[in-house]
Amino acid sequence: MSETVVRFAPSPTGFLHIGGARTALFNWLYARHTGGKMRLRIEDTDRARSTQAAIDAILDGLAWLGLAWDGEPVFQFARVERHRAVVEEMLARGTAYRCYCTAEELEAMRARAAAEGRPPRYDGRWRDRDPAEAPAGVAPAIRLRAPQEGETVIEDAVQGRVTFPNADLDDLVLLRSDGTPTYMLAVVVDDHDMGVTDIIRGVDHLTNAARQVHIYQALGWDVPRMAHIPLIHGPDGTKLSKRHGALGVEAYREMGYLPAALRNYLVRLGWSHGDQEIFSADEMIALFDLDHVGRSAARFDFAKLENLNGQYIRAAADADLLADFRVALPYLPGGAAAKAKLDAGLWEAFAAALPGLKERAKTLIDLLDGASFLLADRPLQLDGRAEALLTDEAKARLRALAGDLAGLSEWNAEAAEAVVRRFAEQEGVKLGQVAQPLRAAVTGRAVSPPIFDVLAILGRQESLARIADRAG
RNA sequence: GCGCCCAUCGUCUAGCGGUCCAGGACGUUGCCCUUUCACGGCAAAAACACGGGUUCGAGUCCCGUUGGGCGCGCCA
Repeated sequence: MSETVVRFAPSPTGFLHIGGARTALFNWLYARHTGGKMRLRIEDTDRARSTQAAIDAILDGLAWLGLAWDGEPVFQFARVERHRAVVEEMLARGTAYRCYCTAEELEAMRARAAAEGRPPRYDGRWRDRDPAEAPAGVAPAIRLRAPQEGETVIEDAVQGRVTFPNADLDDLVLLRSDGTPTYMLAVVVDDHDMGVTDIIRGVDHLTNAARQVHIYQALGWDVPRMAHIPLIHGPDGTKLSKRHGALGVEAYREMGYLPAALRNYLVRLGWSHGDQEIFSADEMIALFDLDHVGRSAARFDFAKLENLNGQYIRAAADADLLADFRVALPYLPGGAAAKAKLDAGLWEAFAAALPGLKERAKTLIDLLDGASFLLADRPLQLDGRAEALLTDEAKARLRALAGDLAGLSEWNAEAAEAVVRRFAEQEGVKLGQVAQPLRAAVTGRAVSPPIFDVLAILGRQESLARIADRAG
């Protein structure tokens, strides 16, 4: 038994979307589980739509998710000569033929089929026609001489045995009239040349799989094992679109999700291991198998992702979480500004506050928000509503409190709390409303956010309003 | 239209003929904890799409219906 080789083969026409990320994850898990390799192939044969930016986004997305591939990425376009050579061979052996149909002709063919209620398929008009009849000035496309009768069977690792009537699969184009290879041809040749043993991809490729089998057969090559995994749909069950979660993985990074949490969420979309919900990377690798991949499409659910992310944040060791946060910070909204402001002292303060902060954070953005009292400009300003609500006397009382806090010779949670407790009693507000932010901030370290700051920055307008009421 | 696939709580799913008056998780609701929020604890509501078979017995097997998805390019 030779080593397993899988591949992830995105086309660089956009970012790495969530479905692609899961396909990559499944491939990666399968490779790691079997001790094999995952290769990366960039399917850039569509020159017009392929961009370097998309290639970068895909590579970056995979790296962020921690899905490392083996060896150098293969760029499909660089292999055109090989693809052409294979087609030449097929031509010579009669498993492919030249088709002189024009685009208009094909268009008419499809239109007629639609009008007559027939499936839109190439009718094979050049299949057995004498090349001598070729019209002058028309560059031919090369088509596969596909079997017209019988059926093609795919033994799929997740879909089971799937049978296609060959009558429904027409003679696909292998080489375009401009001499460039099509996706169908390139995939087969590249998978073969790269030694791919297992193809794991979305079910949207299932029909393609049958046609590709025809190419393998025409070439006399072994067909790799295949596993077509179900697609991910939007929350409403329809195809994932922009307004759902069809964002690039970098968008999830910007929303403050941890790659480990996203991975965990993704692996449970379609795959399960009994009732287990949380999997470390090592566990996933050890337990992942194609047998337990379901066949029905899953809907993307942000609420569950968020919950999972919160669990990961809470469970993370402080040092690890701090490291993750530092790495992610530049990508978070307002993160760049925060990063610029965080000097060594503030980082220390942040690290001190982290144990308290992470208990109530579901995303890294929540963590950043929670630390806003550390980052706000001094002296602090009350927000407009509070400014309007508070009487001068109330403001003075708040400032006095701030003074009391700032004046504490030894700053710690108990001392601060004592001051705050007195204030709370005076003002008739609940201690928890002011003490909790303090506790989160202080946690015994030399951080001193005066309560004035805390109230103003956290924008607790309802508290301020209540204080204002009491004050006059 | 034709082909292929899918169908268990709102969502992700467990279930591979009896141990399922269907289990877990998210979400929702209630209670507890908490002098805010969150976390945590407890509890509740919530599903085998429908109809036929097969079988002593079906969520589990077969067929059909309905609903949904994917594919049908000289795109990938």
